[in-house]
Amino acid sequence: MLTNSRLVHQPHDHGRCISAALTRANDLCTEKKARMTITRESVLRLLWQSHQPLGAYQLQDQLSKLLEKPIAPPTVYRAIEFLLQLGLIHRIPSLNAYIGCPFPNSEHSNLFMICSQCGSAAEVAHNTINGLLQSASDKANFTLQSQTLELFGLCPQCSSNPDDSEGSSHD
Amino acid sequence: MLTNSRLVHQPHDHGRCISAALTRANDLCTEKKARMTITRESVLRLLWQSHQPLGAYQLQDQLSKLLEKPIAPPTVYRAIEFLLQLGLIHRIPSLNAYIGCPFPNSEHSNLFMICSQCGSAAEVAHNTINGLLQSASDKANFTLQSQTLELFGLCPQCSSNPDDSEGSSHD
DNA sequence: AAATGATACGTTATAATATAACATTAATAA
DNA sequence: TTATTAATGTTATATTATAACGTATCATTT
Ligand SMILES: [Zn+2]
Ligand SMILES: [Zn+2]
Ligand SMILES: [Zn+2]
Ligand SMILES: [Zn+2]
Repeated sequence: MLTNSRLVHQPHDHGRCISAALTRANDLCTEKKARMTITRESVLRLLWQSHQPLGAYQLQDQLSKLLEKPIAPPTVYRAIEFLLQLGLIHRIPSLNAYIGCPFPNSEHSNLFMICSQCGSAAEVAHNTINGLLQSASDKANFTLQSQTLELFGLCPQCSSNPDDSEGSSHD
Repeated sequence: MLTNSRLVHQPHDHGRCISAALTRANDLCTEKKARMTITRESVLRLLWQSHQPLGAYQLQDQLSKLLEKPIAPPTVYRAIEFLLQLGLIHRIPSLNAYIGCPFPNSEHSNLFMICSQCGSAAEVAHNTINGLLQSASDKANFTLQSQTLELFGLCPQCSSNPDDSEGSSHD
């Protein structure tokens, strides 16, 4: 009923996060007959390097270093758009930033727990909340199509070390 | 348990919305010893002219017409910032737009039902959801501080007339 | 293999949203 | 009044995102 949140905000074998994400992505591309190009895979990889959402221009910087050539914004936004369409990443509106989805193809709450101190974000799926929002919509005669739920606060790590400096990511 | 949604998306005496909002705003300013200037009141009034969220540059246009003088972005953003601080308006992140709050000072869910067809947005308060999000946060050891919940879909009016053109606001 | 069509990427320019920095004016307090 | 604070004016610029058009790459058909 509540998935993924604990995992993200604790020390964990992050290499597995990355490789699992890339495997899922390749499978999905095969299934959908979409092409996983170098650009797209690199962007996905960068978004999985940590559990911190990255902005498009942060991605641009890191991508041009990684590919060792200049990359213009449209290239980044195209890769982002592609990954969004496939459900491999999400956009977090209040941050203007993007993050890898840990469970593409699954039932989604689009619920994010975002740490205001270290910047990490955990996506969480929560059936009860989906049901509640659906019934609230029904009551209001609102035809629910999609949702984005953002929670701001302190992640478990930062809750116990509230004096940590801003940048100190424990990822 | 579910407030305000029905009201917004149905034809209603909108003059009352505006005047009630301005009264509340003035009361709040008196209480908090804050100044409700012409600029600030005008922005609030513009945001209450409809239940459509407005962007900062839409506000700039309308404000300069209203005040009959050129208005630069910082002026608009300052008024927005002021009204946000007092809780008189909200920012809807996925729209980069602002909307008047129908119940400042009250318990908030920061839950918006946004019509993808006509663009109207209804703010809703929903205790059960707040409780659920709080307990989900607790379970994840996440110290919840604030939240923004955005639901996208069709408002009651647009659900019954799904062929209406984009711009046709029934406000 | 060559021709074709579709997809992805390169490149330049620009739109849309938001803020920094500092000068000026208006309101309040002393 | 003078000093002090708060609000606005003004100019410049940062940040995020997209439009438009050309070129290269990939896949399919001939
Ligand atoms: Zn997801
Ligand atoms: Zn944290
Ligand atoms: Zn509100
Ligand atoms: Zn509508």
